[in-house]
Amino acid sequence: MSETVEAIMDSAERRIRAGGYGGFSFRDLAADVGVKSASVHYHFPTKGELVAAVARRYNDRVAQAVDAEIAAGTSVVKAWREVFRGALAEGPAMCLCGSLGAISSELTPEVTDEVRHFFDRGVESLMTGGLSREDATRVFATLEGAILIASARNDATIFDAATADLK
Amino acid sequence: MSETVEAIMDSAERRIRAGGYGGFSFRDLAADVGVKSASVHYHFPTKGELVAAVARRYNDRVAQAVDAEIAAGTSVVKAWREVFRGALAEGPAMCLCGSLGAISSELTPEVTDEVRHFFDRGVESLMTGGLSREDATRVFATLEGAILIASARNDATIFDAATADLK
DNA sequence: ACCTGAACACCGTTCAAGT
DNA sequence: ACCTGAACACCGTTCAAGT
Repeated sequence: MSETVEAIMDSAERRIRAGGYGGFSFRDLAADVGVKSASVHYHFPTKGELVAAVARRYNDRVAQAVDAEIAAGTSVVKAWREVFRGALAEGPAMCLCGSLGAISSELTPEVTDEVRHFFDRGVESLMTGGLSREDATRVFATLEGAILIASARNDATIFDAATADLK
Repeated sequence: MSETVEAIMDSAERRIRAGGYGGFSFRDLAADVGVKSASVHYHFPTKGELVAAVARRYNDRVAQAVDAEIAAGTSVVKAWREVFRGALAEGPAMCLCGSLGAISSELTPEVTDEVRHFFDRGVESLMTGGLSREDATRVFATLEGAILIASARNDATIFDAATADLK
């Protein structure tokens, strides 16, 4: 992956997590990277393809971070909690797939597929920790809602309170 | 409130809950209502003022629906769960303040204030049911996350599973 | 009091043209 | 292979002009 492509995706990810799908333009990214907006379209023909690529990379990074916590001996629930908590601390910013999922019906299938995979993988991962599907769904929903409210209220302690005795 | 203003707000609310803040235009609303987009600006000078007004009306309606359930003998937690479940069934659509809260840093203060009030009032309401602030925050986060994931996955049973034994 | 057409700078997208 | 300027229809917003 070229440096330009990587810089475009970095800029897009930062802007999506702060302002959502509609919170940035191709001209914004071009200015960040130092090219013209038509050049961004050369690498990512449509906004949907760009956002889908960013979401895929985000999903993989989150999964790796969770696996690393688990490998270090952290319980699965605590591992997910820590990774969400770390994401909130950067900004404060929303979960990328949470901000996209909130406007799911406005997005193209290539984007919603990535959002679905993020949610599905999260629940599956929590189930490997011994949780029932119902409990895993509840825990993941709580994490997603907690980061949403905490980022909207700009108060990370809300996340801490909402997830304190999550199990 | 005039019929035109009401029709504009109805159209905006439906469109926001499906596609978020960026999911509709003044020209969309004008076409829905049967006027020109400049007329929508006559009633709501900016998009922020329009969305803030829609959010305020939504918040009041939700609070009334919850109070009605409680007056009918439902527990506070169950009342909130039922109201969120009913909102999900219309569409399926997101919680209006949830879809706005997800892009909070991109919105004007007049809008984020309404979103904050929605979250704050929800937690306060749950506390009247005997929950600690921590528990009330967790319950509200779970409801918000559950409607987000269920609407993104277009599967209301996800909401039911995530909130089945909420307490 | 309410509505409108026309204009402004912006947006995603396309494309022919450059290196 | 990568970048660009110019064009298109769209967007929020403004405003002078209508009834």
